[in-house]
Amino acid sequence: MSARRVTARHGLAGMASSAARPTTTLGVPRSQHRVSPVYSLWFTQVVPKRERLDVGVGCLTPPSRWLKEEMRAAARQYQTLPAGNTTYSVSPVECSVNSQILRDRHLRGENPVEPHTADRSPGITESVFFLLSAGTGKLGLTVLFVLVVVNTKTSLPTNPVRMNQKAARAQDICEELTGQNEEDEEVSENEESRACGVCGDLAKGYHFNALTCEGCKGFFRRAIKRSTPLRCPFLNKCIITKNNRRSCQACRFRKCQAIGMRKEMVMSEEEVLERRIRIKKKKMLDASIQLSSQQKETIEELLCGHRSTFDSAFSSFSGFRPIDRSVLPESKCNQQAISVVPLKNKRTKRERRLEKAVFLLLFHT
Amino acid sequence: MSARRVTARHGLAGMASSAARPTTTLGVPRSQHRVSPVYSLWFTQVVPKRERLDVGVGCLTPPSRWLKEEMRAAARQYQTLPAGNTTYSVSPVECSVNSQILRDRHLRGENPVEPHTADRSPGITESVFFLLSAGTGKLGLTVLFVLVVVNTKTSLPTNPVRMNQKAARAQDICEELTGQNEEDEEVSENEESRACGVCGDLAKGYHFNALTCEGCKGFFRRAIKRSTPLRCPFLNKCIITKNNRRSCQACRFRKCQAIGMRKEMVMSEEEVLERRIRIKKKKMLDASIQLSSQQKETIEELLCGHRSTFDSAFSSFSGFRPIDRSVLPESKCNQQAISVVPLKNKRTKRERRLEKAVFLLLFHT
DNA sequence: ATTCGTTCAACCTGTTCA
DNA sequence: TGAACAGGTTGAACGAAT
Ligand SMILES: [Zn+2]
Ligand SMILES: [Zn+2]
Ligand SMILES: [Zn+2]
Ligand SMILES: [Zn+2]
Repeated sequence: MSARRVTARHGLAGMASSAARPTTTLGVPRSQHRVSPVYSLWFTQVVPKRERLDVGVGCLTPPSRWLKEEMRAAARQYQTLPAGNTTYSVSPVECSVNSQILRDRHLRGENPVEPHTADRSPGITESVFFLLSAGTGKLGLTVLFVLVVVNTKTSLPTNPVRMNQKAARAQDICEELTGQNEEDEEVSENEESRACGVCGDLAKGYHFNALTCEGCKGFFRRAIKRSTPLRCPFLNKCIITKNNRRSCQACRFRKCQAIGMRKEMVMSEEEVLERRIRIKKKKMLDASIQLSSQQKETIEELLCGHRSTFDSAFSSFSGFRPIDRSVLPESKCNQQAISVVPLKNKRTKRERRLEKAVFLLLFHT
Repeated sequence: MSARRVTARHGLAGMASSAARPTTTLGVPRSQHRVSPVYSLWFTQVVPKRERLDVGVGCLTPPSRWLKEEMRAAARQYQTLPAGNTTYSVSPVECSVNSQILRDRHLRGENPVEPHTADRSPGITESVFFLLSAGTGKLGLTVLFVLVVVNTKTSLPTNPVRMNQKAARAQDICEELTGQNEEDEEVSENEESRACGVCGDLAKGYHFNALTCEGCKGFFRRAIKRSTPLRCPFLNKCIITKNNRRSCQACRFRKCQAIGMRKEMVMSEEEVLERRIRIKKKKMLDASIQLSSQQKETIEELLCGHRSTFDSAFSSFSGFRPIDRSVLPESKCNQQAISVVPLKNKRTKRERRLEKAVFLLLFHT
């Protein structure tokens, strides 16, 4: 389903007719179009007493060079239209463009933004405003338009697409624009719960109260610790993705806060210091315990060795592990068997715990 | 996606008649819709002579789990309606909400964060966007929707519903949307007596003198054992819920004490040690009983082996046990056989426990 | 049936270092 | 900067005692 068909469905015949500009400002306050550019938006508006309709495209964000050219070209087209033709201004930018042009460009993969730079540079993200249709009636005009975020090809898979899914009508257009929607849908549905809220990368869990990847976790902590104010080198509107997240600390940090990461949950300097000390102490204690238990073991081994000198079959002990003593009679051979436990360089947690328990029982009672 | 499954509803008589309202009250919040606890907002945009009516549910931000469920439930209501109608998308925040109030909130930084993390943090809000109706006709299109900002999980049972009910025009729809509410209330009344006094989670019984969940039980014990003083990283006013209880130990512990959990009922270190020893001894006893039965087996084996020495068909003995005892001198038979038991890399729980018991038996008696 | 303590995999801190 | 690591915390499931 294309924009054109949407238009047709409403019985709108392109730029054919033109009449007085609607008295209301399309009922849409300008500031309303200050959109978080990740999303797509459906909007409808009614204007009284109109008989004509126009289709156009506007730009919600300060346009880049290519977009400016695009729009200029479209504006030229409009100038050739019959007098009285209305151009709708839909954003801070006062010009309009035939949506078909841009859409076809998209379909042909001729989006002017060079992907390899766009991918890493969040600043060149653009949002395009498609005025899809406008209808007239006895009492007024209906305008129907959709906002689509034109990020780069590579960054489209993540956020914009997912949001576009929510716009059923806009979805048709977005699918055409991106061509990747269906795959993305599946992927995103599968990994939706594991996507970093900041950059969309794989999230392993919650960090500082938000579902984020390892990178954003570390970034947030460092950002909190160094209190240096951050500054966006672009337009302060960067869309953070996995690939460009390193390009703008300011917007990344802003996004971190926006999704709920909390500075309070980063341990303060004192807390960290306390923690470090505690861990060090613990380590020392463990070491001493291990030491004594090792000493104990050594002693046991020596004892065992002593005892085993009386054993002709002594060789059979080496290389063996403690055995299932439950089958043993309660004889003295127990201690021997225990002493044979080989020393490992690394103990498992469990082993250490066991050791500790034994230690406590041995010396603490 | 539930948000997409929004379909038209022809049978909403109430809504249909509501169409004959003055035009374009778009974005005007009405004070009577501003309901506790946080914020709710009505948008109405009505055009006379509608022919169609759509009802839907949307979300302003990536929905959290509970919000998803909420929306799914709402969407289910409409899936049975005639298909082929328009779905309206409702995002993003700054666009769909053109009210001064919300914009001001934005400027003050009080805008709701994205909810998928919100419900884990105390004091963070979520926003729900209910698109209640939208219709098109010869003359235009009607959009009717409501934004509700709710406060974290704790307020979930009540807020969205109550708020919607106050929206006079959408009341019937909202009741449909929240049809589960009555059950919920009943359920909650039924289970109120089993709610954890600290966090509201399901309580299985009394722990340390208070009705708490398993989590708070464990938390309290550990907090008592830990001598580390706790500090609230927020404002020392945290409202503990099931979802955010991990976020602030200090306030959780304070709440624990407030509802009457008593530290005296946590066993002291000595008591615990005593208990452990008591249990171990008991276990030892059991083990020794088992031991003797195994001893009997061993004896049986030995006897059997002995008897089998008279057996010309000696082969019946081999394979009975890992090693051939017949080559060993009888005096050392036991030790050898035992020490030859192969090492297992992984012990079973029972084995480990037994081992420990033996350790204790060896060293403690 | 309760309610103590115990266990341990899953989590979520900070730390390290290429 | 972030993957890999180390160590503490959590809570569902369980064992034991009463
Ligand atoms: Zn991330
Ligand atoms: Zn930026
Ligand atoms: Zn609780
Ligand atoms: Zn607190």
